[in-house]
Amino acid sequence: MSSTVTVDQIVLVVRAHGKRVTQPKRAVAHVLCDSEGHLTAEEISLRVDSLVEDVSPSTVYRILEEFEELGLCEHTHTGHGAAVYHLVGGGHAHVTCNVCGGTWQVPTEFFDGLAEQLHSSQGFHLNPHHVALAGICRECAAHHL
Amino acid sequence: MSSTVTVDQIVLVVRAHGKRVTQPKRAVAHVLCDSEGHLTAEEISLRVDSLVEDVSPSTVYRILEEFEELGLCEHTHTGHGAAVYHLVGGGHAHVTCNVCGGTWQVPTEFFDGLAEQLHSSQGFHLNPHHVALAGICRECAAHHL
DNA sequence: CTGCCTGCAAAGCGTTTGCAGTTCA
DNA sequence: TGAACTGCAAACGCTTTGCAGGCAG
Repeated sequence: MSSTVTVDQIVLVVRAHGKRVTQPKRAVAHVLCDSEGHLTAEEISLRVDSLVEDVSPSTVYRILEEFEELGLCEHTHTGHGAAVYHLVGGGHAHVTCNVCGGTWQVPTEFFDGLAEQLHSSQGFHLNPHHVALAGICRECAAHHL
Repeated sequence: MSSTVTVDQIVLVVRAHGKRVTQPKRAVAHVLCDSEGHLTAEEISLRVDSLVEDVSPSTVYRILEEFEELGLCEHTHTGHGAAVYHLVGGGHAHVTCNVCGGTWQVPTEFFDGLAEQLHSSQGFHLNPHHVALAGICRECAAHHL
């Protein structure tokens, strides 16, 4: 449970927007609320399958897309691999290791200086959540010595 | 001509590593040297086709991969779309607009503060060139008002 | 009962790979 | 000459889409 958002709150938002609340949607909401964030669609799909039978990956993608439109979750591209999904409001962005493929959270504040420079120099509005910056993590850097 | 690297220099490096210099490789080198950076593999392939007949996209990918191994060029992931390729040594990273899909260069120095924070807080070595940060560009932000 | 939502399968995009033939050194 | 390189086509991983049926409201 990495977020303060609950399944019930997600259900309310979905209904408030005139969308229907189904078993697959409940399951996806549950997985997102119970996770530590940054799960791929495939991982979400696997966990959903353990809650509800026969939920197809395409349905998971459609539900994640709906949740994004409702401002409930967002996805982050991590370079080579699949995108990761997480509930909004965590106050963190992501970095990915090019060697081991792991993903970590970093406080959004780390991006403040960069965002300010981008905005003042070229009028660019940074969204630090939408892509994960790449690099090499502590462990992989140590192994590479 | 956005870089100071020349086709001849690339040819020398390729030969120095015992690799062969072929027509397709010359053409890719030419396109990279003549471009302003951040071209997708498809765009490179199209421009190569205007220089040499019947060069397949897979060959372009293989040549770009070889150039990367030789430290001549690198690719940057831009979120949803295709990766962009450019010669190394430009001293700049990239940002992408989520609305129009455009890509811009930003000085690597903009990332210095963030890189320092990532390193001191979690030992992460940032490579600012490998992914393009996302956001909304000046024009699209204005249109969205 | 109506139309939003779903499962399935197929297609899509960007990229990689296997293989037989070609070409550079 | 022979290893490196190439074109073609097929496969790949991730994601989206078309369609016929199913279920929420």
